[in-house]
Amino acid sequence: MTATLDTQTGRARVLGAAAELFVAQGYAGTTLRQIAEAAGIKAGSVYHHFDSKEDLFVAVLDDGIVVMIDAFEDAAASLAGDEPVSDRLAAHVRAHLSAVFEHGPFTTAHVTAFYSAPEELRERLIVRRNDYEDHWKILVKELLSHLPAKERRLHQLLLFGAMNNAIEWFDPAGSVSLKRLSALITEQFLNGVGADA
Amino acid sequence: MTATLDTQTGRARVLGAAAELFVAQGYAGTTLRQIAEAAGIKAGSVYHHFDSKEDLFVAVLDDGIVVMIDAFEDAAASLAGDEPVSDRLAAHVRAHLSAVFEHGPFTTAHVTAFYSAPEELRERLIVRRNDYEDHWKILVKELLSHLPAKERRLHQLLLFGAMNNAIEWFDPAGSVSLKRLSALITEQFLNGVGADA
DNA sequence: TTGACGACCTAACAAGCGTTAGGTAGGTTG
DNA sequence: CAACCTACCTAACGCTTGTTAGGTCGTCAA
Repeated sequence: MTATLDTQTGRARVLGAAAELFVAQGYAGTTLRQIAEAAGIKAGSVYHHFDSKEDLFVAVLDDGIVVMIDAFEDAAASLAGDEPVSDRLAAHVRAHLSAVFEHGPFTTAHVTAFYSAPEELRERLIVRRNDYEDHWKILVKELLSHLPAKERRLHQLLLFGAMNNAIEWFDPAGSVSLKRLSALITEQFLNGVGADA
Repeated sequence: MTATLDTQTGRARVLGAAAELFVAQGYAGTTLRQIAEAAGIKAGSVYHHFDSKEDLFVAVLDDGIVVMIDAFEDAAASLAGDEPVSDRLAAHVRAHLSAVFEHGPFTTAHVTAFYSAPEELRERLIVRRNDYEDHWKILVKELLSHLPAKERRLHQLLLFGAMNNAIEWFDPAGSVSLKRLSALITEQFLNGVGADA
């Protein structure tokens, strides 16, 4: 991650440094001087690339959502469409988790830093965020066509909760692989833990 | 020294105001002057009750965890112990969600504001936090005794994710009741959405 | 060679931050 | 009565914040 930071220049390095710091410290907890230092420039120079701290934050999260949507569409493209529900869902769960854990920190920022920003700032981001959730909405509608829309929405939100909260404990380099976690979440979502058996 | 007796003093008002603001704006995003104003006093007067902003934050979250643990133990006490797994789990899920959504803002702060604090501050809170998670660990061990410990831990984390992420969308005054949400989460956790049929 | 431009720097600005010292008013206690 | 305590206040402290104005220096087109 530092390696990529070194090879980039100017605007991209500021953007990357900002993403990492926003993830680690939140919006209010991160200063422009920290971002500038991590990018190897001085605080005032940040304004050559971005008009304000807010704009920089929006740029980071906008970049993140693009990666998320790309990952979703790549997963969709890799499927024929006639696979079992579990396979199709698993592919997208894995795409989401891979984007968050393996293609950070821009995607990661969307999960951890979004709610650390002032509400006014969040409103500037909600449009593109809904764009991504709509992708999921359509998918879930296909996969869970036997459920009413209202119920589907609730289940989708629970799925997002389980996936996104993983950022607080999951270590992709740990003993549980991202592949395994994806399979577990998918299985749990569709069939539960099966304690009634 | 029982801290629960001085509920009428200014200290409690500061604590409550701080909890609400930490929930809405995070740790770094909330200023002592905002807290003081919400409590009806001046900024300097906060230091009559607390030694620092950090101590105030710790006090808020410590209060929250006490409510959570109490809710857990109340739920346990209301059970005979021979109920079906689904009933026992449902009771505790409901206790957790009720604590977060109906007995805020101290409990709510634990879900939303915890990760907005600097790491050094989080470390001061982790002990009591683990205390609460241990309660769940023991419960899940009883309920999911057919699973290996490692797997149980993963499922427990997913359950926590689904429950805690609800703070980002669930409205207890909305069309979905807290009771209904609890039942849904429990059912989904144990049996999934059942799309493979 | 000139001139424009992008990428950065220095140095400062007003505002706001957490925090502190010292003071005041009112109630309680000996 | 005086001494003390609690619960606040005022006024400031040193520091950091996001932000800006103006300057420097190498690159590159004409």
